Amino acid sequence: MSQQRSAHGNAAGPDFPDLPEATVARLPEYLRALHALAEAGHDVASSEALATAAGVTSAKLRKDLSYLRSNGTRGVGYEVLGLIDKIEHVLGLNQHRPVALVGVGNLGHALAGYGGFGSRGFRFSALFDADQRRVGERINGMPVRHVADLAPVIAAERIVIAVIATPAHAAQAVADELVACGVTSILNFAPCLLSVPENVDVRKVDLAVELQILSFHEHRKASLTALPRPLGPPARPVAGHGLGVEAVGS
Amino acid sequence: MSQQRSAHGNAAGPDFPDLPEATVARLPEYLRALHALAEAGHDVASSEALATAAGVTSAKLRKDLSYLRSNGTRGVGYEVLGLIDKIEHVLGLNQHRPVALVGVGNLGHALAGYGGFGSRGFRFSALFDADQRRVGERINGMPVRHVADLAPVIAAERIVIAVIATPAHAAQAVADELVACGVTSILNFAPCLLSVPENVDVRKVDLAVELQILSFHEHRKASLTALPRPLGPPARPVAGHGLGVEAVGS
DNA sequence: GCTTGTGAAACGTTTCACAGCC
DNA sequence: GGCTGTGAAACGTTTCACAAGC
Repeated sequence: MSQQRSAHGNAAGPDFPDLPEATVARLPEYLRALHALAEAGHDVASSEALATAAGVTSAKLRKDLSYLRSNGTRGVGYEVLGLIDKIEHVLGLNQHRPVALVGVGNLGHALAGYGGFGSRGFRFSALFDADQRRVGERINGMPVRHVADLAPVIAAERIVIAVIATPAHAAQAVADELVACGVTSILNFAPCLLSVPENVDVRKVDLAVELQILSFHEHRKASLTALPRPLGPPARPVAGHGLGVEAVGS
Repeated sequence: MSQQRSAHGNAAGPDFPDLPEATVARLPEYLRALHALAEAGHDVASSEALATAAGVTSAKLRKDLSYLRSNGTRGVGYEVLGLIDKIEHVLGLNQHRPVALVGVGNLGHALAGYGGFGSRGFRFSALFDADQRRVGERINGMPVRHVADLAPVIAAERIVIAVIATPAHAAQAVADELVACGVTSILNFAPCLLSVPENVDVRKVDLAVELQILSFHEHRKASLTALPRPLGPPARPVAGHGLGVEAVGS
């Protein structure tokens, strides 16, 4: 993230609204919610309905969609399929993007084996590991290659997005090599900071960080309630429609 | 979280500064950076050094730390070990928190097998799956139990934080059950919205969402380089840290 | 009627810049 | 001299509230 937002006053292509980062981060949720609504047979959805399905407020949703040159109809709502198309287009998902995965250990193996990406715009099209014993193994029919082959494969497949799932100590070297091969977006699962040129976007996912944030909130909740642990059930709005609390994403 | 932060009447326990959410989200990074510095033999670090190690600006770091009733010394910097202690305390990491994991499929299996949490304040202390064929399997020495046993185990181990790594269609039911057992923080890897009572915190990690956000930036970068440069200031408003490789393929 | 689209206000976060202290 | 701590300004995001339109 954190690309320079070059000065452009709206010079971006006809296609290209200059979206606030917070909006960009929510579009994928809207997309998921829209697909769910489409599957449930809705062909139109109000901002209220869509917002509920996506876990945001309707005002926020409308404001977000307004940046895409909105196409809702007043008094009615948004056409579900049309909106799916528009968001997929804005996110650049129409071309199923090939993604490289480096590090086929515990986590990497699981990511490579997960089948759910195809429907969401991606496919892993190259797997790499530094461990010769893993090379040649097939995951979901795809062979694991040695990291030494990174450059030719990434060039051949025209890959620009890569996932790093190596141990932390290897991540920076891998990132350097990926960048040298032309990769410009990296999703980093290694618990370390990556230093990359400023035209490269990096997003980081760290499970321990997420748990630590939850831990803070636990800690706070515990310190707010007088009793450490009520024995009986205090008041549980469990079944039914508690308004969902949605924590902030990374 | 979007819930009313009940007018924080609590005089904030002696322990408890009322931190901005953005700050809370960064504390884990500071912690990681501090551990790295400690390991490298530093016992004091300036805000500049620490900020660099954590990937933020020094002003932001100082402001964040100031919420913790800062303990840096002017002209010198922050005492590394002391700061580690303080942040761990604020995050509630002193007690190694037990965490439950539900769903030992592809991803869940990888999470359970990852050994890196112990050093960061957590341990998985109960694994569950709905598939009888998985029950009894041991991962890292821990047995996989059937979800039917959720309630007694979670009560016995006093678990309040859980990770959901089930398929999306099962996630809500699992969440409901966890909440009924007293869990108040959930980390959700299933690509769906969870509806929970408002005293429960949910954080969501969705790999496809991360890739879609990167895809947007790819798309934007591509459309910017493809377009003729609009008239205006010369090229490349680059700035910042010249660190890193400066390679662009193609 | 009902729902979108949007200025304007409110809020939260980051950055600036420097006073205060070692 | 160097570095922290922090008000105040700048910026970004969310919420409000209502006019515009179906």
